[in-house]
Amino acid sequence: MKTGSRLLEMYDALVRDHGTLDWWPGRTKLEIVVGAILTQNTAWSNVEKSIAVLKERGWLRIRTLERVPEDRLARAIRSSGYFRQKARKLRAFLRYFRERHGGSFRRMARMGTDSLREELLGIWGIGPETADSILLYALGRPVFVVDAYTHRVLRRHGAHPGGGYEDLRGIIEREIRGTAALYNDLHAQIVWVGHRYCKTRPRCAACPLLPFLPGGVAVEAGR
DNA sequence: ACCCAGGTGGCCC
DNA sequence: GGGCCACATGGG
Repeated sequence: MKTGSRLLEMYDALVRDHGTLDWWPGRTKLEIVVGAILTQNTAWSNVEKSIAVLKERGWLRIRTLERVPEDRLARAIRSSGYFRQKARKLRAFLRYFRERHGGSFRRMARMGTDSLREELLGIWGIGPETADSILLYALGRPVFVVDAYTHRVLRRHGAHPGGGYEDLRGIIEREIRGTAALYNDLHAQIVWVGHRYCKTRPRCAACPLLPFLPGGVAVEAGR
C-alpha cells in the first residue's frame, strides 16, 4: 500500500519545513489526561484557561481533584465548553483510576498497551482519540493518535485509505513502525499543518504539503 | 451574526 | 454499523 510511504513523505516535507515539534503542553501525567479530556472538540486556547484555573486553585493533583464536587469542577473548567459533560468525564476517569490502579500512574503503567486501551475505552467519556492520547502522551506507548485533522489532511492529499478511526490507526501503525517519539511528532505535525493550512476552509498557498495536492495545485488551493 | 475547534455518548434504523 | 443530534465556550 502506498498510503504509508506517501504519509511518510508528507511527514518528511513537514519536518524539512520547520523541524520536529516535541509536543503536548503538560507538565504531569494528570495534566495530560485532564488536557486530553478537556480538548475534546475544543480549541486548545480554551483548555489552557481551564488548566490555569485548576492550577491556581491547587486542584491539579489526584487526591484533591477527586474530592472536588462535580458542579464546582464544572464551573472551574467552564472555558473548555461542554463543561458539565467534561466534569463528569473527569470524575469518571478519576473513579476508574482510583478503583483500578489506586490512583497511581506507576501501577497503571504495569498494564500492557492493548488491555489498558480496552479499559480506557470502557470509561464513560473516553473514546478512541482520548484513550490513545493518554497512552501516547501520558504513558509513552507507541500509539498513533488519529484525529479530525488526520482524516482531513490525508483525504485532501490523496493519502486516505478510507475507513474510520480504528482502520486508519491500524493502517498507519502497520506502515510506519514508529517509536512513541515518532508517533508523537507525526501527530503533532498533522495538527500543525491542519491548524494552519487544512481547516474546513483550506489555505493551501504557502503550505509545505502543496506538492502533495492531487490533480494540480489549483483545485483545493482557492478560497 | 455567523463558523469553527486536537470528540463522545445516546438514540435510531 | 452508519447517520444524526446534544453538548458549550471563546476566537476569527
